[in-house]
Amino acid sequence: MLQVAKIRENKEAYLKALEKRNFDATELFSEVLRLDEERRSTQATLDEILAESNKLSREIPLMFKSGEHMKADLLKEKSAGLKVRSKELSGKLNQVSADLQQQLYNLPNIPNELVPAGASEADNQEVFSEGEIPQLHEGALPHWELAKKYDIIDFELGNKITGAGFPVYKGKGARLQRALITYFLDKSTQAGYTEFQMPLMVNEASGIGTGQLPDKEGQMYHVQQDDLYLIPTSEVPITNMFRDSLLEEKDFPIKCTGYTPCFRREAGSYGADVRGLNRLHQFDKVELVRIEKPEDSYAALDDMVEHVKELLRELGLPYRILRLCGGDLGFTSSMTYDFEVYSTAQDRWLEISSCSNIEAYQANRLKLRIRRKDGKKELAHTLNGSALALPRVLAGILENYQTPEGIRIPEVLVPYTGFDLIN
RNA sequence: AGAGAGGUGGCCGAGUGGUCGAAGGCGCACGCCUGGAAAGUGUGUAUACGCUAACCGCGUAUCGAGGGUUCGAAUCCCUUCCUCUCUGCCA
Repeated sequence: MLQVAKIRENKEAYLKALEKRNFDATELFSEVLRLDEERRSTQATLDEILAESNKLSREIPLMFKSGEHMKADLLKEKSAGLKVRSKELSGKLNQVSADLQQQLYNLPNIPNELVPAGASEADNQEVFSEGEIPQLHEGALPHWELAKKYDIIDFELGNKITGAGFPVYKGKGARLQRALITYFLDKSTQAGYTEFQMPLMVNEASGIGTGQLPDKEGQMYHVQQDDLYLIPTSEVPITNMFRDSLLEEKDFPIKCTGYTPCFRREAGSYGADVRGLNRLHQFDKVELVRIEKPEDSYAALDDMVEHVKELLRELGLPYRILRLCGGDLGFTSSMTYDFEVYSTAQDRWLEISSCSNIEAYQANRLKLRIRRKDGKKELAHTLNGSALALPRVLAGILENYQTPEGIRIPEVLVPYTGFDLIN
């Protein structure tokens, strides 16, 4: 959520920046500023009435004491009148504030100046790539065929037990999953992130805090009986640890990591995209979350990018990094780097990590602030990134490491798997 | 899930209708004291919004949350959330 005061100060620059998203905020901005104006003037009037009313309340008992009952009754009447007006006004204040809030929810974050303009993923900027695309042997298979051939992932069984998008990992497949999770967590903690195990369900307030609610309600599984949501990413519970908090400057930076399954309804996704491990309703992910001072947040984003690079380098997967263009940038993000691994057998790039600087957009909803050494308070910046999401890493390993003898395991994982070949 | 108790400032804890944003203590910050420290001592120490150039000042709100009664609510009533104890159930 953008800050009204900043919109007022930077209106023109913001409008221009939002053009990169192909988002014309002209009308929304003027509506927001109008509502804010109204909110402030309503509060000013209300405050005056309440002040008057408080004053009367202080005078009334004095009059009773001095025996001026008539006068006291008069004031009582006056006070009652003020109360009627104050009720009206506070009702109006609530309404205007809610309207303002609603309009602010409709505004996406302001893209960083480095973000290129663009309409779709075709306009994303490749900023880095690394790794050799392997020459596969004759008859190389896509990962869903390999999974079947070596009996390590059973999609049919998942269909039977739950439904599409909930695969069952078996034997070495299950072990490889566990190895990846442990490897990723080890790398995160070595990089100074504190590991957390978070609840897999969150309440409504948390959903609102990180921005999944109220808009993207349909993307989360909702447990209606208890009004809880299955997390779509551990970003939600982890970031919400810091909801409604005022952190001291000396506590920064804050670096958190956590492994959780993630649950996504993926309503509206069809086609080849959902084949095999490409898109699932339940998948595993190790997430990085950082809370930073505003002046440090872009260095932190670079640091996260370096971290993910190292993971992919160690795993020996060919990848590229894209700076997302305005049109492809997430609603809440100021700048996002997507990592894509090349899936040799599918002959396409698969998104495997997304590292974003949300700047103050999320912090404003979360009420997550910093108290500076001099006592000044301001919103913190939040960042998050996957390090990494498992299914597509697995797909990449299966496809890129296949040989006629079987699937070789990247060297760095062997200590975690206890085997170096799936056959 | 049933019965009971309770939710007050960073923490502990007083306060059962009227100058209560809230006693007292602890903690913390700064000063004095000291060769230095401890002890002692003095002062200060919530957040949000609005007015404002202002993190000066003033106003308003906030004692889990929301609503109600009243001229006036931390205190009374209702709803709701949470915590604790006992009982039940259970990995």
